[in-house]
Amino acid sequence: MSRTTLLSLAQALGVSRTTVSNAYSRPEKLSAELRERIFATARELGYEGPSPLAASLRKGRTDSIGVLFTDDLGYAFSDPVSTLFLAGVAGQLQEAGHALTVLSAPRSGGSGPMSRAMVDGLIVYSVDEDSPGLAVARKRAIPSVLVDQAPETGTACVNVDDRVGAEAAVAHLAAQGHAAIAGVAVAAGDSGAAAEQCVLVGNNATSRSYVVRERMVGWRHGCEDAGVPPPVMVSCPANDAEHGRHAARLLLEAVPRPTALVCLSDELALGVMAELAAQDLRVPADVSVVGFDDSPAAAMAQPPLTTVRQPARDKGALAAQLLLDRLRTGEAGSSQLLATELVVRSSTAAPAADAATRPADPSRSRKGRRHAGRSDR
Amino acid sequence: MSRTTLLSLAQALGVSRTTVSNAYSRPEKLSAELRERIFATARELGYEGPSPLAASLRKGRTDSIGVLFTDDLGYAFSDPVSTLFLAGVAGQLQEAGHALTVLSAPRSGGSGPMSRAMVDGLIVYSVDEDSPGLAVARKRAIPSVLVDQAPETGTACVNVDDRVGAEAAVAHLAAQGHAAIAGVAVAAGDSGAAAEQCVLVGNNATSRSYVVRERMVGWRHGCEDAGVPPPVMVSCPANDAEHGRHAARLLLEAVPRPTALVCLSDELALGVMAELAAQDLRVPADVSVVGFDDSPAAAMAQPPLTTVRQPARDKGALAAQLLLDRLRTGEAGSSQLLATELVVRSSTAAPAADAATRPADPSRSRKGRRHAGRSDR
DNA sequence: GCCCGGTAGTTTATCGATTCACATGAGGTT
DNA sequence: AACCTCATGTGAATCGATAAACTACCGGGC
Repeated sequence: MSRTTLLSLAQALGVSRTTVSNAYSRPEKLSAELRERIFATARELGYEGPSPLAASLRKGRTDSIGVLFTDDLGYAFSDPVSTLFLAGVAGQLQEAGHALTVLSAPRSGGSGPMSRAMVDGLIVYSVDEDSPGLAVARKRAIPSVLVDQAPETGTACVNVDDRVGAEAAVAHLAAQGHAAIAGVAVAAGDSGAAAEQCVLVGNNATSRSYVVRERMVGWRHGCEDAGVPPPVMVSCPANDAEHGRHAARLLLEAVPRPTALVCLSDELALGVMAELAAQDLRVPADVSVVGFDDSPAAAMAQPPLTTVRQPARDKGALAAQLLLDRLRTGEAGSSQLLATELVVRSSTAAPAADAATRPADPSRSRKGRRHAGRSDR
Repeated sequence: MSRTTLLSLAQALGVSRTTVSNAYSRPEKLSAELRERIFATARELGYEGPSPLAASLRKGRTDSIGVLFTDDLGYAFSDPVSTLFLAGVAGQLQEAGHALTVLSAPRSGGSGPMSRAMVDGLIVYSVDEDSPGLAVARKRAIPSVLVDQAPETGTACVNVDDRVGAEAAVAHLAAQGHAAIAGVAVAAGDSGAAAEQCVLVGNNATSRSYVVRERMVGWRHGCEDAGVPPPVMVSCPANDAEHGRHAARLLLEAVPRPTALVCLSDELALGVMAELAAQDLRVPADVSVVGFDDSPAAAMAQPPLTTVRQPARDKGALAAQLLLDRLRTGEAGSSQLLATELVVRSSTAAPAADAATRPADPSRSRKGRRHAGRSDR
């Protein structure tokens, strides 16, 4: 009455379990004729083939690789950079015949599916260092590759040179004469508590995300090198255009208004540009904007966005390759640092001589300006 | 010497396997004190916790859901519609605490990872009906939900009303006075062989993809209802902007030139618009363009693209929900048909009186027109 | 005449847990 | 005093396969 299994099939045929197993996975170990007979009876009995679960348990291999994301998987599939990254991973895995399992490491409320995930290896993608899910992954001692994550010795890492890229962004602005640069960051509060709102965080903020930290450091270094003041920053609770808009609103109220806005991502930058348009400020005439990532939308924006390109897809492909190599050889690979490239488009230009004040009333005092900015909402 | 296991841990403690197992998964079955002692020894011995593989084998559950795509996973993560779909799926699964495994069903060369995938259920997303991977999935009798796939009795299906949506697209064009409508489709050749190039396929083409077929039928019906000739079509080998451009090149050579182009997707439509811009043709003044999907890029295009909206994300969420329900109840759910909605933006308008001929010759007869259309191949 | 190697299969041990039925003792009931 | 119940644990059976070592047979080389 029970389901057909390797054993019941073998008994029905009067051969051994092993022989049936071989019929499926080692054809050369038995005669073609017997193999055919086995398949025929299998069809007859409705045998579905060897159970992957049982086979994996025995073999100690699952032929599946996990990718661990922080928290919201919806984001992992919505954000252009992380999808591109996944595309890179998936391409390599597919070639190697492996499946890809997407795992989420919730920020709170248990460790998520990581504790039950059946994977041979793990790609950890920009996960909070104090995430319970990550802790479980460590405890399980799954061979891992860290991506967009603080390097650890003994583990292969793939990172982008975020710091240098961010430096280049502000260097570019400074070279054009900008001296009042503000930044739009993500989850950059010092406190662990995730803010619900965009908030001004001054210029000494830190973050739980390694990438965010690195880019912020890059901004500061760039400003320092150029001899301009470090950027005042807004921290957004999430990396999307809506929050970028809100952040811009906050930053544009500053007096004097910044002449350039650097953003932690293109998504944020797009939101920033939308807000600028809504406030009738021209890009780049009134305010310059720089993004990060060079996502597909950056080139299509109006105006096309100056940004720092990172090879998101290659990053994924490389991480997958490193992990597959590691599984094959047993040796933890080396760490890799991928280069970024400043892509200058049309969202940046030298600040107009009077840019900081243009839309406010011509009779402008410090005070008047500030109020005008506010009443704009 | 071997790895720590439930058994070795139990022996070290002098308790039974069962008790250790309970310590992990059924805390109420033993005293808190013993439980603590077990965990302490576990830490000491470096026990990683119950093996998910072994547990799944025994329990008969993996808490993981598969999503089966055709062929190229890189595409699955690049295409805006399929990523949105995945986002919907992932969101639901995450809530349910399930992992998501992405599987590819190669068009050729074996059945891919589907034969070894350890999943409780499967979402089949727009997979060729003759795909070997799909055949394996069927043989394994995994509870499935079909999405963008020809409905089958006994299996839950989620589909979008592609036919009605496509009809609405051409109806909209016809209502504005367009009578020469051409179509850009994907892999629409009758032959199984996937073409490497975009090719003109007349107006009776079919496709191995259910969605493509439905949309093409919708176009034809729409034209019929409006009393305009059915669209001449180009079939692209893949669904991306580059091929859309190429398709446009082919279609614009027709004499008389079509006044409107309907596309199977927004990605194709974006390519089409790029080509029109390159040929100095204005949209919509010279040629109207309609897309399908209402992907995020459609609204950002120049000009904003008229398109048929489909709820890609909801589709994913619904499919996941249906599958989870099915696993819970054991009953195959019902089939669902989601509505589409025509979103009129600025890429469509009435054809100019001389639009069909502006750059071409003004002498046009019925006959001339028909022959011109044919001789074009 | 003997040993050798290859082919076709079989036997036995194992992968690492969960489940179900049952044992034991403490405390409370009637 | 006999009976029940609850809280804690135990033992045996099972989930479904694969790996490694071993048997039996057959033809060939020296």
